[in-house]
Amino acid sequence: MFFLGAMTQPPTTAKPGRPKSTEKRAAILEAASTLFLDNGPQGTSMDAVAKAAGVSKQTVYSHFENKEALFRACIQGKIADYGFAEDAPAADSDAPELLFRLARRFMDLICDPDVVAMHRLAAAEAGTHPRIAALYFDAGPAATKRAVAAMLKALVARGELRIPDLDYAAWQLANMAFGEFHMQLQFGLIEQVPDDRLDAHLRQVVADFLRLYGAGRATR
Amino acid sequence: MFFLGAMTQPPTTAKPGRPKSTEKRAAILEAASTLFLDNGPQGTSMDAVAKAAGVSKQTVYSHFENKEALFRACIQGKIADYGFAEDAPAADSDAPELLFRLARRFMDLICDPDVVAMHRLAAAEAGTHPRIAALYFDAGPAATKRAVAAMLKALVARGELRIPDLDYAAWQLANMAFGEFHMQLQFGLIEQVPDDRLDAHLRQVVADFLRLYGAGRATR
DNA sequence: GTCTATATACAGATAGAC
DNA sequence: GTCTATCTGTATATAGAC
Repeated sequence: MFFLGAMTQPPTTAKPGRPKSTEKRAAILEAASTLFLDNGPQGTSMDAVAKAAGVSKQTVYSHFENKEALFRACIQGKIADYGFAEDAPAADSDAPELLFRLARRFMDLICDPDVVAMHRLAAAEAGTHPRIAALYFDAGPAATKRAVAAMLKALVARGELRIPDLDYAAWQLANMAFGEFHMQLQFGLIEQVPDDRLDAHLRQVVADFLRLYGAGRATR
Repeated sequence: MFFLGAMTQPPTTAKPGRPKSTEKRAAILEAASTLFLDNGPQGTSMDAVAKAAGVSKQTVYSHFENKEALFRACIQGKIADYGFAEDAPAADSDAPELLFRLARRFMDLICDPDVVAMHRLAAAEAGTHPRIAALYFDAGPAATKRAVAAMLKALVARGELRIPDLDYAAWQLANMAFGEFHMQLQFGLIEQVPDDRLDAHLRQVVADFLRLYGAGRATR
């Protein structure tokens, strides 16, 4: 899978004499993450977080200095979960199959409800939380682009593709893969994309991409 | 230009003996629209609207039943401004030039700060205001797709393109035109796209699109 | 560390004078 | 129709008991 391990634990900042309840901290983070993703920071009250986590409000404030700190901890934890791993091309697969699997893998990520919510949230809060938007962009779309570019580079090295501009081609492949689905998901017009429709779409996208960059074609 | 005429006036629902102050209503709508777009409905207080419009809060409530009604009026007014007009292909221009101008026109719209804000807002509110998200999608992205598809259809009729699936190709052109810029705008990583970079990008996009669909190429 | 109870601020919405 | 002053709920954050 491509969801890297979670990190609900704080990075060992725990002071000597303050073990606190790790379970409650985790419960707060999980409850708050869901609420923040669904309703945004302004649509989420600390009362609601406490109630959803099954603890008192004061306990929430005992673990997190204020709402802002809790929000940042939640979002950064979520973002860390969304890493898109780069993947070396399997030696026994050719470019069409490798590109299809790459595209499918990243569309599965993009279509995940949590990621859809995170995408919306990062954009909506770009004005008030620029660092969070930048963090998400780097861990999400930009990481995806890097993984795509790495795969393309390997396929160029194997002589299966000819690509004058790797970054341009990587964005191009990703954007083509979006099709009409990405926006429809963003605006809540569909809940998910049927597997067979997605596969058919991505097959066509890969075919088009290979027409542009497949080795043996006319140079650009 | 492609911004259709505004419609800050209510659709003649004015009852006989209640002229009210049209200027104040317009001022409220304008101030509220800016605030809503920048800070979202939850980040915008009626006090702030009243202050920004230079009227009292009660005057705001005199013109709009409540915050929800004001929000909807603002957003629907804004959306009505964003229409993307379909455009018949000029007889004296060929496909490359027509497609470039179309792409440029729609990227200018997409990159407009107001439209960026509207896009973010519609996605963020998809859960709580599904009708607004759908309205924006239809007037924005979907209308753009329709305009692109219409242009493509005309160019097919003129024998300059061969396109098996108009809808797929229209989304493809639009998504390719986005490049890396659309997301960077959405997440506030750039304020605007330099004219020359955008032009160079779109020239390449059109060239790629024509390699896929230009008449005289191999059929798919 | 965790709870109940509370201080303080500000939100949406309304009352009543002009 | 528009204003100032006000009601009422709920938000963040804290105090103090156990």
